[in-house]
Amino acid sequence: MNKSVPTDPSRPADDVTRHVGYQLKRAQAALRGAMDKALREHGLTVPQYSTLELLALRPGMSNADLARATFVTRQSGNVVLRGLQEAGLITRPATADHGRSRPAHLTAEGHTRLAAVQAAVYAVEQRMVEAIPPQRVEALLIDLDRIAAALED
Amino acid sequence: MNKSVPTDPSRPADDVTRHVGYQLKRAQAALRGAMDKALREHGLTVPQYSTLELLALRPGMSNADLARATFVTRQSGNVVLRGLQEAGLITRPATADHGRSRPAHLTAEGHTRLAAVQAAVYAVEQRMVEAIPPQRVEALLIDLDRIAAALED
DNA sequence: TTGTTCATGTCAGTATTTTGACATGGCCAG
DNA sequence: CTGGCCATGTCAAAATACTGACATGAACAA
Repeated sequence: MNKSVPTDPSRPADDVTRHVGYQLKRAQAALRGAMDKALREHGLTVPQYSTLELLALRPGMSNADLARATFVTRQSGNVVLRGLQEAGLITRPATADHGRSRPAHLTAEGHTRLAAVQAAVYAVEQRMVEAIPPQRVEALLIDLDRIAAALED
Repeated sequence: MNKSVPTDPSRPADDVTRHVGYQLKRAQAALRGAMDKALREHGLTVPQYSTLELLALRPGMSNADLARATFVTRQSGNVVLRGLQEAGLITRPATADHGRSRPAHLTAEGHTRLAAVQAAVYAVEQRMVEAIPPQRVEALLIDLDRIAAALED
């Protein structure tokens, strides 16, 4: 037996919790909460962690680069970068050698702090991935990518 | 021919953009941006719209109820509710008849304002849904639900 | 060279959201 | 009846993020 009211994809369901947008928001909120909790014990915020991770993978990214990659404005990114700099986790040249962009790099302490939190963060990612059938993970990544592409201007 | 480096699900990929968490954040950021843009022309913010939608579906929700449903703190929810009340889109009894919770209801103008924006918002949801193969939409909803459930405490 | 255009970094101000704390009302075991 | 416990609403303060604006340097066309 099936549901008495078949889903009609051409129109949004009257139950908000069945909208893709709602579930997307819910999943992201849960992820944010779990990461906040995992990072709090290490004294880092989510944007700070994201920035460290990005810089470890691609050293020399500028503030504008990082802001785009972490989905915040340049201004917000700048605040995060200042915080990390004051904490001694990253360095930026005082003057730009080309244009105005100043490439950021992890310090030694930045690397060790990142390594210290990665286990906790990866455990969260792991919990997420294990919650869905393995053969669907790839499709999920593709679908999320398509969604983002369809909504970006 | 396939990729030279097969994915190893037991460990996070070194490319951050292939993490489920990253794509989730990206898709949600894109959704938020698209909704902001669609709602701006109508003078509403995303939390305000979400609150109106919820109240239309389940009249009488309290501030705490709405805060949970929109994934913000009670305090933030209260600010949104005050704004909507000042704008004349919702009403709340001055005194609670049972406990401390004061049930909120849409005003006539609240209903009309909501109806006016729904087309724009549903169009965004539509763009999202059309971006992925129809037979995968249901699976996507299930996966997102599982992710949220796995990360919530 | 000169002017235009664009991306970047940054300042100031505002808005939004969160954390922390507290008082109040209902519920229930004792 | 009473005390503990929990959910709710709300205040205050801090953190966080955004909008708007401006100056600077690079790239490019005329």
